[in-house]
Amino acid sequence: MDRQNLTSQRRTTIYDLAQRLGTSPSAVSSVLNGSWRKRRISETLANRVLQAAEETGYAPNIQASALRRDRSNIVGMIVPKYDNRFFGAVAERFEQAVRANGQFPVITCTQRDPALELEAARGLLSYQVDCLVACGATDPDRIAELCHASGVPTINLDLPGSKAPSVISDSYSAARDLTRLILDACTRDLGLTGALTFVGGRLDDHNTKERRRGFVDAHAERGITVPAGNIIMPGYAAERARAALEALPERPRGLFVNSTIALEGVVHWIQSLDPDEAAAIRYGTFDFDPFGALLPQSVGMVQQDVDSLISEMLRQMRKGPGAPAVVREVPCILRARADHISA
Amino acid sequence: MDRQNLTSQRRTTIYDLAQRLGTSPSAVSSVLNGSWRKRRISETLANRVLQAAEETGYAPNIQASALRRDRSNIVGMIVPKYDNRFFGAVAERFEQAVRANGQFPVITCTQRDPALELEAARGLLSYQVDCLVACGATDPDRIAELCHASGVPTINLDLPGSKAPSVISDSYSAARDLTRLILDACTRDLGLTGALTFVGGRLDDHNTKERRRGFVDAHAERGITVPAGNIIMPGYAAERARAALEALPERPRGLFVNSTIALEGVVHWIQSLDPDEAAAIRYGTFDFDPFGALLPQSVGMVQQDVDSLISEMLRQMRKGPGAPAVVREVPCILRARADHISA
DNA sequence: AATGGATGCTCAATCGATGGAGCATGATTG
DNA sequence: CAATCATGCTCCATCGATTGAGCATCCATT
Repeated sequence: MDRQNLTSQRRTTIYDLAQRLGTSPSAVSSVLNGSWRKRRISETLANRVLQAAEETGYAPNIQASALRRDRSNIVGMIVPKYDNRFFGAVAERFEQAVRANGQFPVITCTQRDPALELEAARGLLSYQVDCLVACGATDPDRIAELCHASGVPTINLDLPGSKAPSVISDSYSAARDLTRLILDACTRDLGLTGALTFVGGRLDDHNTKERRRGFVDAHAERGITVPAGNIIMPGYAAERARAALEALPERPRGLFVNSTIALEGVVHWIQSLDPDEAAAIRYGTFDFDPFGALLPQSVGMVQQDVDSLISEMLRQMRKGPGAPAVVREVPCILRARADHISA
Repeated sequence: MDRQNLTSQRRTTIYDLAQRLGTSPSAVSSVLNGSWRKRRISETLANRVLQAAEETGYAPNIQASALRRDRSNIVGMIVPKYDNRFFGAVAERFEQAVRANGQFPVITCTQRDPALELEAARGLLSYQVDCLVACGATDPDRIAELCHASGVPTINLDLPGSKAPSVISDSYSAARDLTRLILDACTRDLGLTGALTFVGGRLDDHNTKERRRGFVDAHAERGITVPAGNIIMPGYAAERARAALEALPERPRGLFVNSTIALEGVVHWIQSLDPDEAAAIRYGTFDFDPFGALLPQSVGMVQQDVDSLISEMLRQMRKGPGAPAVVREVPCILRARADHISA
């Protein structure tokens, strides 16, 4: 008898509830979306509707609601990768914050692929997101244009753009502080006073530029000039970093590692050295990983302040679609290693 | 003049395109959704539509489409956390696979909170997901019930349930192999022959149960009985693991670490020991992290085969809503450390 | 010239929720 | 007692994309 009902399980709609209760769909709708007082529905009917909704396991059809109201209640975000703690933390905090705001978070990961980035942004726009956050995007301005064309506000996170508000970390100061820390460790532990080697990233990336600037300035403070060959930027891939280190004419001993993904390459390289050589290396990393921080030659890591980044981002989000393309910088946290290693 | 146009920017719809091209919305719609050949639209018109769509930055309104077709093309997944490589990799591969399938992936993270888990599942159901994947859910059967009530197929990943197909790792075999590896290292490097200590997880968790079983059996093979006190399960939190280790009557020297989050606690504890004590410890971890694998006392890690898990999951997904609640086990990859450490 | 078929489109109903407009009914006021 | 107002609803158009059911043309047959 109920066979069809068992297999195809039509979802309950406001029309089903209205029929069941002998009332109108509008009444049911207004009860379920909370506008019933304004629409002068009696408390008695409201309670009957709520009970029936409970009994039938009613779940609203968000598509229909969004179509009608022209807002989906979704806040979208694109992130490049889930292969490091930073983006993982960003994703978690973002979800928490958006949910606390009564909205629905949708995150999509773009594999650091510019084409996928655009496709994902377009995808999210198709879901009529109320706002789109571009985190670590390679081409934030292109995304901002897409959003603009759909009248959707957008915000850049972690990497700045010129067509939407940006919330980023203060890479310069943190890189300068980290460089000082590594230089100190090299002098103290290894008796070295020369320039460090900067590994990882790309120069077309704003953060890498800023970090290099901090790196160079921290050297300059001490009267050290950084030779061009000491800055190697093979992009964001562990094995490229390793290969670049192996290709160096002279084995570097003090390293500024720009990202945990570069760090993976660095530690693989260090593993390939013999233990004495490995012990005579010191490095610091711009990025944080709880295990990376404990590797023997690590002198410290820079951790981005994800909580502050996200709350500043929300503040910008609330300013709405017409917000000016300001860039807000949030300080990082320098995690110097507590247990000093004797050389 | 265009002031309003600049601020409110109505999104382009098929009606706008139809008007612009002097054709009908149906024609535009069928071109944009690919059904135009079947509907005998000329290639000429198709090209004109596509070009106009390109020019205006048209993005389809998925809400409207989903409302009409009663399928959203969204595949939802809930994951507990983004604080380790496993869930990060699961999220990435899932997105890739779903996208390759022509669908849209939506992942939501539930902070290992059972209440949030249900709320997130309900949220995804409201978006009319075509399928819901419950990854590492604490109560997969409750989620399966919700999905069933809406007629939505569901699959359990990483942790099994009894009301939907499950795709999980073969924890037992991997735990047994890892235990053998740690026992060997303890004998070789430290001359120990006693029982290891199992740290992390909860016994109400299927995977932890299986891992404990493999752990105990690997000991039994060698005639070792594991004392009850050697199995400590303080849950999934780094500092609980650390506290539990500190509270032990005797300092353990061979450890089976059940998850990277427990590993964080373990390495913090090891850091607090003096170097000689620390050097006389060996551990293996059930979970993989590229940096965790390189810490000095680590003898190996078990990496779950995410690619296989995801492809098996897709295979189950394609079986549709009526699929039986089978449990499929995928073998893990044991990553034994290549560079042996001398004691 | 009439018939049949292919071609290339358009019309209009539909999905579920929403909300402005309006319609009874009963209570209150001048 | 008519006029006014508040209360508690219902009606129906609407959001944008989809799709079954047509409706003109045009060409090829017989």
